[in-house]
Amino acid sequence: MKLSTKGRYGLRAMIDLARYSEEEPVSISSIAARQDISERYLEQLVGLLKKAGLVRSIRGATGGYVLAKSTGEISVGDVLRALEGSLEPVRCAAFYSEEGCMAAEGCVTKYVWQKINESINEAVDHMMLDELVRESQNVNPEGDLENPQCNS
Amino acid sequence: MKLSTKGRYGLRAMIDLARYSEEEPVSISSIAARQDISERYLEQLVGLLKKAGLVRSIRGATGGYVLAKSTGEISVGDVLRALEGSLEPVRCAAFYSEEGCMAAEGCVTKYVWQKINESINEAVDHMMLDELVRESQNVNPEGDLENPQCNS
DNA sequence: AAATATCCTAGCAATTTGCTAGGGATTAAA
DNA sequence: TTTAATCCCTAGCAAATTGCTAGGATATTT
Repeated sequence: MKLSTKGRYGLRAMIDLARYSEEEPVSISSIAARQDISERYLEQLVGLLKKAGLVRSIRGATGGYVLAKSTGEISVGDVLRALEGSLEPVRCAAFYSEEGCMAAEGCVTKYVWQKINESINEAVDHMMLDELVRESQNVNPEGDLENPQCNS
Repeated sequence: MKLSTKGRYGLRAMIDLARYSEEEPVSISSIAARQDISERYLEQLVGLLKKAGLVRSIRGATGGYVLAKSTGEISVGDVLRALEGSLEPVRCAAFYSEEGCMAAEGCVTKYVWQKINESINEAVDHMMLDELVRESQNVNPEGDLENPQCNS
């Protein structure tokens, strides 16, 4: 039961992107520098975010990425799911997928897994990116590179 | 973000144990047969449950395992944590551990991880074993081996 | 043409998972 | 007292996953 660096780095990248991409596209390298994440690795993560339709890319020099929707329309759940796949710890009881379990009218633990799945989905689907961006601006108004976040 | 077979099998084993250990200790082999889990593997899982103080063992022939507390006093969280370690997907914001993050007054995502951690803990800590045992008796009154659960 | 970007793919060491296996220690029953 | 059933402890191992690094192609601005 762990959230991998994909989800953790990726959410930080999205918050960073939201803060800095209002005027011009933001390059992978600048996000990587601010967030202290490997450029090449971050490239792959942002690729997933793009595939999920959360960011748009502009190629070529002075290119980069911008959000594909407003910060109020992107939930933490959207971001994490784009990077981690399903967030539901047990798939047979999954809501966000079709891998339902066949054997299981008589499955008792299914009830448990459903509750856990629901509680996670509820939590992440109700946190939107705009709140986090506001919070981020309070905590570190200048985008100060000397005050790095922890690597989680 | 997955719950491993440890937690999934282990919870089923605990429900089984709760159902069948009221009169006499239940052997690993009988649980394994009813639940269709490898004996040797289940042995290791039950070892963890014992270490966590959730079951007691009786050695020797006609020995086996019994619950160490009443079913009303054992939560799903107790069981899963005994088997999986912390259930919190991000440790730096952990409640059930001391691995707090040092760098992190200025950490924005921490807020997110805390919410997720809380929602999972809340869910699992409020489900007690007695409910699941009752449910299990409804669904499969005879403990029918021909009607196996799915392997989750 | 050169510089700066995004893209696409492959590879790889370290860790975790999901077991199997061997053999010991303890106890009840034959 | 032997035997069989049980718990107990440890090691090993193949397959999958994680967290990257790396090479190079493609697009766009300067």
